[in-house]
Amino acid sequence: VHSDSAFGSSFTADTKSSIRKRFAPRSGEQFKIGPPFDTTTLLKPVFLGATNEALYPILRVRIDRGFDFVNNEWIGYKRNYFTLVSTFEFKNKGFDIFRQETFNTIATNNKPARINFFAVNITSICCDDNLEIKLVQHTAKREHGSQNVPSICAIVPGEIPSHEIIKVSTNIRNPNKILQFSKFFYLDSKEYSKASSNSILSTYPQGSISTVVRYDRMQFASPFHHRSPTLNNKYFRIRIELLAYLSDGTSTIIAYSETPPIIVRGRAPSNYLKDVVISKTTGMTSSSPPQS
DNA sequence: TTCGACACATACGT
DNA sequence: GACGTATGTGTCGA
Repeated sequence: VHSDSAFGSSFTADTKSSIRKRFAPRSGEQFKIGPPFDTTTLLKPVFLGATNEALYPILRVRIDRGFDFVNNEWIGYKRNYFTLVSTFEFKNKGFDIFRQETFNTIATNNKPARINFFAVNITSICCDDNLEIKLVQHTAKREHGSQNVPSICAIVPGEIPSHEIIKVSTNIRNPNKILQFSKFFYLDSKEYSKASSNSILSTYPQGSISTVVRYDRMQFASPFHHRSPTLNNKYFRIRIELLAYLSDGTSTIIAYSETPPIIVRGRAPSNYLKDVVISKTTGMTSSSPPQS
């Protein structure tokens, strides 16, 4: 098997040669499902307010752009975007409990604490030292726009839209289309009217409530080192956290789910050797200029 | 080496 | 089909 260690997230392996094939920046082929997330790790108990019944959150997460599975490893590129969507549910429970119930957890003082709302956060961890690696989120304007810390997003249980929905709903501007796709990401307003006035829904932040968090145009922040001192690849994990915001204004991490170790290639020219662009219009390929 | 900045190319949405 | 946009990556120079 030839080495295709130089294949990047926008590349597809060519097993017949050592030349990698690259899709154009705006090609739909840039969308592909990334590394799977492991089963949810519970950090804090969650109880129904009325009955104290224990609940078990399950985080649903999918990466839809930015990672390739090559030679048994998940590889992303620091210069390229990745896209991630996430939601959660409670095991064996429907949405009804959000319309009718309140939720508690155990605060740091060991006393029950009322949960006002749940939220999702994204972070990354270096496998060597378990330290956090910062992520940034760009706008579509990239360097001409703002660069933000990815936001913590209040959320209620929902269903992750299909990979295809994520692909076709990216970079939509037409207001009618935006409206059409909003049902995949936001709670229908009918759900509010059906809700009990003292359910957890009434303590969510004002405004539309997300059923799915979408992290678009994500990148690993610089600077960080891509290689360990031994020059081996460094490994990272992307982690999604489920947070509970409590009635006293504090928040606590209830649970998390994360990827297996992934490699994030840096900007070194050696990571971009020998590539061939596939043109959709001409079907021809063109080589990049020789590296010196 | 690494980075920010700018440049180019090309498929996408309208 | 024209036009503006979004994004992978080539390149320069600190």
